[in-house]
Amino acid sequence: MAPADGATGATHLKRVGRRRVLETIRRVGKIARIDIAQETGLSPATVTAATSDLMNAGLIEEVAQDLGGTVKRGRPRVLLRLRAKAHLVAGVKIAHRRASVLIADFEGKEIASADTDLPSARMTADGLMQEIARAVAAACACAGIASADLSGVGVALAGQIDATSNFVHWSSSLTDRNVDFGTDPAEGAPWPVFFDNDANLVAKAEHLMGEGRGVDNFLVVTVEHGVGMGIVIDGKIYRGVHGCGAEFGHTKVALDGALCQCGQTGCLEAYLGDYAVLRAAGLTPAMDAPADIGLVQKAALAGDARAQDALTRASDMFALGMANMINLFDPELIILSGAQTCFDHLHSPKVTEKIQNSVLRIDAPLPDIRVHQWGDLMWARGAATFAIEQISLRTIQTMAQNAA
Amino acid sequence: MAPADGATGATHLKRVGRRRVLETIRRVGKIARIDIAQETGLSPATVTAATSDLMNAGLIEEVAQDLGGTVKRGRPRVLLRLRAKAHLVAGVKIAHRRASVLIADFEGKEIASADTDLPSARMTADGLMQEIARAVAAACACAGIASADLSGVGVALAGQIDATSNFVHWSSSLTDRNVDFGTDPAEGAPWPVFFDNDANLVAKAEHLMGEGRGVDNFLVVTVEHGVGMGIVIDGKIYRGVHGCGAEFGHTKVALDGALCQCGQTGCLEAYLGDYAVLRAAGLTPAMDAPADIGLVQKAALAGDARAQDALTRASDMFALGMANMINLFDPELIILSGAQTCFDHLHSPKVTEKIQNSVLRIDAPLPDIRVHQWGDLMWARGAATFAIEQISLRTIQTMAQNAA
DNA sequence: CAATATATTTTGACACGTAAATTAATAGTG
DNA sequence: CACTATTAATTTACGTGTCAAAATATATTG
Repeated sequence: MAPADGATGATHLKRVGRRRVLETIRRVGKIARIDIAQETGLSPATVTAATSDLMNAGLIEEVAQDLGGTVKRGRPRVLLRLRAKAHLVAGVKIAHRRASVLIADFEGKEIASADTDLPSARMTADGLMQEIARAVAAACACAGIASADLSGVGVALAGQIDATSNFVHWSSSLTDRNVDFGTDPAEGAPWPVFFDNDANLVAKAEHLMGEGRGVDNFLVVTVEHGVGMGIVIDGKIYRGVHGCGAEFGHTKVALDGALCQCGQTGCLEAYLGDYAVLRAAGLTPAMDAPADIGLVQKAALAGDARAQDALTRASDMFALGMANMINLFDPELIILSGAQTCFDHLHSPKVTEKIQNSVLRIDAPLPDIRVHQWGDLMWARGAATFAIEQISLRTIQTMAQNAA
Repeated sequence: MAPADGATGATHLKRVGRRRVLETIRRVGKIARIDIAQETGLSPATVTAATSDLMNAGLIEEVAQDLGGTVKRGRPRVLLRLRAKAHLVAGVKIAHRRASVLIADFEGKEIASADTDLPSARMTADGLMQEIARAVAAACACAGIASADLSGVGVALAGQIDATSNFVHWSSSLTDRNVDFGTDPAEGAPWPVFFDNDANLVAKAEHLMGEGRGVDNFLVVTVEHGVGMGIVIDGKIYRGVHGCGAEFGHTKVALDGALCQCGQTGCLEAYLGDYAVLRAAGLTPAMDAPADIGLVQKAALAGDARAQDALTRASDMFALGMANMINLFDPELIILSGAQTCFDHLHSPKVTEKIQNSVLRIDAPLPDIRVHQWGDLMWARGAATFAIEQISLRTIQTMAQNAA
């Protein structure tokens, strides 16, 4: 067994409690202390103490007004909510040649956003930090705030990352390997930067602010150029031992199957990803234009047999992959998250039926499968959510220390 | 968020601590208090309190003597170990037409074992309980103990089971569905009975007493007639929301592939299971003789091309499935557990190479993959281990209550 | 035997959560 | 409009757990 992580005993309990209370408030939106006690199982006394701490730290506030409708007698409940102005954060998604930035308040509300071109697809660690700073500065300018007003910046990278230690083993955006970005405000930047894998961050966003609110065991699947997954187990992102699990897109669904970007064959992604469907349909995307499934769908509707086959095969393989995940994880919910992804060919009664027929317990109801269209800022939003969470945790940590 | 499970606050902490201490002792075998403190991160004072409680409860004892070799000065450390005589338990595996029973002491050491034929493959809940009682009684007779001397009985069933509430949603051994076996000593039996899924119980046995000791994230794969899996995450069995996950054998590895026992096609099991390999090799098992992979291996060695193909395809598919698990779970360790299973064709440098070539991060080392040959009593042993764990937890629970 | 080293136990202090009592703030009621 | 009933939130007093430090136990070394 691992030695306890420094925090044994009661001090640790306090942090956990404060965190539970804050998460409950975030999840429900507006909630009275008495209901927090109900939800969390803590006593009203403890909730009073916790909320008092959180208010002193500025993370939450009392909402001036009533809940209108229900007029009951007795002392009226005082609703609490997040204090949106508590912090400003930025979320940055580093894509192939582009960084997109979202500035958000502590509630997660979008304040501003901006896209920046990157000089190259792969950079050194220092180079990446500079680009992040540049992109964030540009977004701050849009928002009319100073870069120094941000409390923290979350960054979503493709790659293998140990989020707890801010250590990037490997990323497709970095030329360096095994970079330790440390835990303090970065050099040349006034705020701390928190790195994590992009798919994990979408899962985090779904958990805290999306379709996964209040659900503690679910999967998040993204289908774009590649196919990604985030796993939430017991309310926590599951990362595996080295932080390189959840590679749904590279699970094999055939022996000697289609050729994948990764160089191997038979990966699910090689049937599902944008590039794969276009390839199978015999279409070539215009130079620099993003591969667009819409083209294939249009062709299929127009009667193009090859396009139809490509879509059918993609949906067959998708159903097979989904059934595999259900057979393995038995999740409560699967969220199909996309920025602009069209899930029409992947989420239909027909596909659901295929999934149902490939799940072992055929008579059991399938888990809830929901499509969540986030829009272009999905990935950046995940990063921003991560920053909010990290800031919250740090604040709670400091809070617990100060008490001593 | 789920409301706290009744146990908030400090009382709960105590139970967790006691449990950690007991698990450490079980894992290490003989250990001094000071080392327990080291391992668990608890303070020596707390360890003294905990071990004192555990000794009063009779679960552990001081071992009379030294550790011989190293003569150091200072007060000599006193080693602690489980008190084997603390409890006797039975583990029962219900198979198609046969129940096998293992009687073990609190350390898990085998006291006796016995097999019993079952009148039918599927029974009512009452019928099953009677058969369990009969089989256990027979084993007790062998061991020369009274049935009432047992503190508890664990039962391994194929099926979907909620182990925390002892609720069997469905089992291949039961005609009834949704049977609640309750938490108290069963009717007609002097001891409490603890049910769980058989694959989960093998995983539990590996975790507490097998190759998974001290490892908190690993997979256990069993290949016999069917193909099963147990998942350990953060030191706990992962069960999914309905308790029907980890169906590794029924993940699909091909569209429209081989026909599986479950009625579907392309299941991994339809390439790997005993019956599948014999089928592919064109051999028919003798009536009532267990399907024996050895036959196929012999034929292959003798130059039978069809047998060779069957084995090659099985190992190809196995490698593919293993790679999928690694890509998804990124585990620290995968244990191939078998009673008598011969893993020769599934665990060789050739297969390892195939796995390596199908894992996304090709340059990363594979997780440790170990074969564990338990012998015939593997399944029953899992059930006995479960009983030991449940008894321990109950004792600790009572301990914590009594303090108040 | 004194000095030193190491393991364990005891003691006293501190932190946390909670039940119960108290205070606060409202609606009904005659 | 006082007065009561009712519900929410806070304060108080207390029990429990862990831990640091001190005390104790038991060995070796010189």
